[in-house]
Amino acid sequence: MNIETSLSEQEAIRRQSLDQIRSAGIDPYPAALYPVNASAKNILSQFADENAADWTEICLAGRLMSKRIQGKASFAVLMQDGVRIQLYVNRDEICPGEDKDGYNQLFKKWLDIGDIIGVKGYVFRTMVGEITLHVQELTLLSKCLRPLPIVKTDAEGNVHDAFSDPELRHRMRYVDLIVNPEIRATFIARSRIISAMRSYFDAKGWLEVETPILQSVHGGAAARPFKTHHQALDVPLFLRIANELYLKRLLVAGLEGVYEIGKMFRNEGMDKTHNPEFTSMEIYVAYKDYEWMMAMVEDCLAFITRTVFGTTEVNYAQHKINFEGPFARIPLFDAIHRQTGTDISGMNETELRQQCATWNIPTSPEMGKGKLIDQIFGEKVEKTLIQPTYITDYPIEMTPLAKKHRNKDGLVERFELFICGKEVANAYTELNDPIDQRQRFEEQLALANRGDADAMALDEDFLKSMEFAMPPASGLGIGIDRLVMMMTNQTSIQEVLFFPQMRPEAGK
RNA sequence: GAAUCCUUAGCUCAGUUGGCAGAGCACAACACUUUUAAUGUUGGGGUCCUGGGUUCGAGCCCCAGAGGAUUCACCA
Repeated sequence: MNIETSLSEQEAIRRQSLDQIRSAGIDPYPAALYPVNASAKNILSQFADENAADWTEICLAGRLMSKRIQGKASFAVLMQDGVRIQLYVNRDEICPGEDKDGYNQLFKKWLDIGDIIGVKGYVFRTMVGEITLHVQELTLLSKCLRPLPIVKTDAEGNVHDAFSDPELRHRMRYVDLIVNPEIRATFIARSRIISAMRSYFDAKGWLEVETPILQSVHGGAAARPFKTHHQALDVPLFLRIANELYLKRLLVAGLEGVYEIGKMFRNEGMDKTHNPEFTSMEIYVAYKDYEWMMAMVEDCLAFITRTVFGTTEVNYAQHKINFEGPFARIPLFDAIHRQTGTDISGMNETELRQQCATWNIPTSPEMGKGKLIDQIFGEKVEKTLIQPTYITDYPIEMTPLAKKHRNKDGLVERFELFICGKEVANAYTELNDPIDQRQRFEEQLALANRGDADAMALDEDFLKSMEFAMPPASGLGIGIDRLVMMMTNQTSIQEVLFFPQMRPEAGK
């Protein structure tokens, strides 16, 4: 299709303006550095009538968000780094000579909402009291060829014509961030949460590492992987579902504290708490156990919230969540007992299946004891855990990489952290007995043969590494996206990802 | 993967019983030198998600498909 015929009227008009700008000898996309020396935020927070003399020769750049032309003078709004500042543009000041085209043509006609411009001038306060940049020189820095949605807020704070369609917002996040600058706060908080976490670990002397994303065995978790192919080697590869087995190899290698913050990929359903690629933080510390890890997580999360928000209390939906430890610690079977009044800890697979039937909990034949217990927990307990809560001591069948409990038979030393009814972290006293580890993998294999597509694959090289002796250690995984959701009061994972996965658009 | 709902101008949305496609903002033209959802007057702008079907006639009814939202299932 000819691009000219496919343009909307408004797009065609903007391209005509572009041509006229060029004809007037103005470069709509200039190469030269623009000498910015101020920010809208600083101007608005620091300008005062007493220090007005200090606010001359100000040079700002940003996006033109509105134009209110009133004849020979105009007001406009510039958005710079997410902050709106008003501009005052006077014809005879930006065009002191005879030639008034800079105002009458360029500013009034050829500049559109969405254009990126540079302005030089001085700051003053208008008659109605608004801090405003009085423009003396105006430069087009980048022409915007598509109409920008215009979101307006009236005097009562009502938003008009909000750019609110979730599909458009997520597909065109760049537009979303321009016209809904308040969403920047969530992404800034995300960045700071990760940064605070990193500085907490670094201060302890633990090493940030990177491990393979392309793996020939997708170990370390129970999930369906994405499959890809390496051409030169002509071998199938998987995008990692976890990095646990590689981080443990580094413990074998003698690194005593290692962590990785990175993407995992799971070929499963998407909803408001699941994106096919998500960010996890996994950390392994030698010579520690899961009790130690619980205390570390409490300390770390309190540090993060204090650093980022200045408080350990955050709002989430209707709840006030407190990240100050210690968090409640409840063994898994106790938690189920407490919620249901039934103690399922002694039940075998058949009895568990019957119990599920009594409670109308769906089961399927390939589910083993571990999955049945997990199912019961998910139905009966998970949603009730609002404040940060550790659920501890899981049945061995669910957890092939954790060490057997030091004094509770049939259980492993594992905890999961739940907040707002969602799992946010998972940690073990890590299994480091290579013979036990091999047996656990073999039990997983048996589950896989029963039809459990998620059962964990056996990683021969990982077992070999463990036979070289892995130090006793505790490991932890945190779902960063979910943690960010909890800390920023977002109920959809799409709101904490710049570019959430979307289906390809039809016909494109 | 299943169910339900949604898709109309750049954006947000109306659209009656099936009878010429609508509004606000945005856009264009004119006026206006301290406005702020600027204002006033005038004007232009549509693949009604796509493809079939019913009908004299479909934005509307029927079938199929695409995308989105919600709930459920699986998972973190």
